[in-house]
Amino acid sequence: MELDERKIKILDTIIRTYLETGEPVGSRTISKYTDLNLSSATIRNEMSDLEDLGYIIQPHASAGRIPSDKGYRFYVDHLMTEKDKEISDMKDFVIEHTERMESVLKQVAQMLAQTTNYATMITSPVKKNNAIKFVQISKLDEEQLLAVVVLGGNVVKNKVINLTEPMDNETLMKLNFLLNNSLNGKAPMDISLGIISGLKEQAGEHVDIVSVVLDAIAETITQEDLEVYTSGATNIFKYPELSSSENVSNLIYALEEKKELAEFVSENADSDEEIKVYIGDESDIKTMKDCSVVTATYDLGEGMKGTVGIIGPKRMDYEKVLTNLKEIKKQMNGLFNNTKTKGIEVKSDGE
Amino acid sequence: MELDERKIKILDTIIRTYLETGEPVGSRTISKYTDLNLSSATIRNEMSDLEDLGYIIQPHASAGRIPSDKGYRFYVDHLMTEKDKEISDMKDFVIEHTERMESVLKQVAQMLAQTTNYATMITSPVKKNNAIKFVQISKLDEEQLLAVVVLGGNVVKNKVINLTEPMDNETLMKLNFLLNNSLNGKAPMDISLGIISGLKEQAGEHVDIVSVVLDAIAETITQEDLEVYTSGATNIFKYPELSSSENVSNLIYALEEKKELAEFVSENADSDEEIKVYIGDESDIKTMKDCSVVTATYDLGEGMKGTVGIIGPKRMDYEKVLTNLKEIKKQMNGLFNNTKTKGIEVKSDGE
DNA sequence: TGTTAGCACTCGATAATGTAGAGTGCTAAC
DNA sequence: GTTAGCACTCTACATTATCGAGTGCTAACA
Repeated sequence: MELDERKIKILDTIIRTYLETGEPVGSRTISKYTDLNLSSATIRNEMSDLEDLGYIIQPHASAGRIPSDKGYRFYVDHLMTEKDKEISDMKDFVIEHTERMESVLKQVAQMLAQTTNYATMITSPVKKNNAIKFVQISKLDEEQLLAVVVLGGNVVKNKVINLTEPMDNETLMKLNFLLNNSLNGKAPMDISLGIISGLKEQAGEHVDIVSVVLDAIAETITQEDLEVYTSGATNIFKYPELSSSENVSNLIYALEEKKELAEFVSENADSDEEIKVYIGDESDIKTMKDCSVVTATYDLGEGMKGTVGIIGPKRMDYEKVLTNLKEIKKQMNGLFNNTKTKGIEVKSDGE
Repeated sequence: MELDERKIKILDTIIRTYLETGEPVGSRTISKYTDLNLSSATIRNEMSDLEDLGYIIQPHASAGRIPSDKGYRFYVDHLMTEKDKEISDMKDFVIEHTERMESVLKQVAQMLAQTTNYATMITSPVKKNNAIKFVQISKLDEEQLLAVVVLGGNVVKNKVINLTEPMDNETLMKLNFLLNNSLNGKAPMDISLGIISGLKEQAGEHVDIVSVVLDAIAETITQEDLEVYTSGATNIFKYPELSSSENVSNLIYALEEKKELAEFVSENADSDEEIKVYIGDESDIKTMKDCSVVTATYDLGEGMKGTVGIIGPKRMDYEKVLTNLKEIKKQMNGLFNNTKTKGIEVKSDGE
């Protein structure tokens, strides 16, 4: 038995109706709301076939049918048409690119959560093997130095170094020259033991300072930089199929904890261009087996890439979600490239 | 009618029992589990009095009694004894003070949420009217400058400035001298229009650069710096009285959104030393009218103060919570003061 | 005057029962 | 191949009954 024209049309109607209403779809509904002019009995036969083929499921004996994961997958791959017209809800939103990156990301997540009514996440942009652009040590006061390291894409790292004894200006300049000379243009991954020991040798009595700077640089390559921002976790409560049982607790925990999300993102960040849809088990996050996850990669330019995603019920409005994510992608891509004239980035650290 | 010895003892027992079980306490229970040797009938009379006095409430006609807000308040103020012995669960936790501040705060919030089983929050340490310690502009490349501003407590801010035309080293030095001269030692609030215009005048053709730096400094005084970290939001699900109805959604939203929390903290940050308990409506957060909020102020030294707090059901284990918060306070206070030898703080920004 | 036993009463929680409606599968007829 | 008709299933919802915990009140007691 194969999927013929008619079966597809019926499947399409079932899914679309279910996406709207969230309730099992019966044969009579289909019979009425399609132009097939078939009686409910005929539809019933077809639906029985569709169930055998695995595209739809009957929650219980006397209920209508709902799409299975396979059904959703078919819908996303073949039936869905993206409604490029209706992006009006997103057009209003223009990213304020004068803001700090962190606040931009939070904004995007919030806005997306608001317009879609799903939970959202967005990761900070990262660049693999980001080269060091600039290293500088300055004297804060007699007891403290400030080390500043700038990587490609203007990722700035600071570290305050406490001195045990004062340092004169000449030494400071020497150290700065030394550090820049050995480290500039190098990616943290490429800093070999050879470079390090050479550097330390030349530093003489100030080895410890060099060590601290190197430590700071080392931290930049640790994955912990993949910050994940989430928003709209409470949207989950809008979907009974997600908010019943202890499902909610686990889901919200995952959104709060973010660790699993970060892992998921880093595992799936390989193929860029595409927007990806994970239905149910397709994402490897156990707590999200009843959800669909849709992710998109954005590219700020200079190799800075991040992921933005939506977490919602399987019966999410895929068309709207894809359209919105595309719009976000576009806006984010433009964000950095077209605004060379503006300074970005201010960030605070308490000690 | 007044609270005599016996009424207090009964009230104490009611509250303690309710804290444990979470269920309305009946007269018979009290009669059995106190050494008063009174029949349930007598207890009933006393409980009726206690209800008239407003210390306990009857959820419905044929149920036992539960403490009212006034009852909890009395308990916290007069009955509770902090169990200083049982801090074993916290003793294990030692803050890793080599970490970045942000991660320390997240750790503390998480740990506290885990040991208490309530939701927790912690704010980044801030210093009122923090004086500028150090200003520096460096050349990243031909097109970009990096502005670094360090405030007291080693709060570091960075801003990348895009140049329209190259800048020679001499001008850079001049600007640096100028900026440090006019701004060093000044709190952002104290930078008068006079200083600004004087600065801009001296800057000559590089007014725009000075403006950017001033903007960066201006941002430091905006309240947005009060970062709030939360953890354990899903602990709410452990308490039926909080997790029923749409209560949960609002509560979790408040914990996710954090804005209300930030406002609450800044409004109540005045009197330091104390640990404060807000029962029900006593905190002005509407969504938390069914919760108790306990906050403590920690002091990292150099005037850097923050707030750590716990949000739980009214029937929270106040004794344990207070003890834990005191321990956190102690550890946080020691964190910065005793570790002058260690450098802290590395922080990244993508542009 | 304070304490107690006894009893009727209230109310929530739970289970049992009944009913209505939606939807199916099957069969026989078109 | 399509359809009408019918018996059947199952959920959702409302109704009712039952149980137990707990109270308030009264009358008796020390």
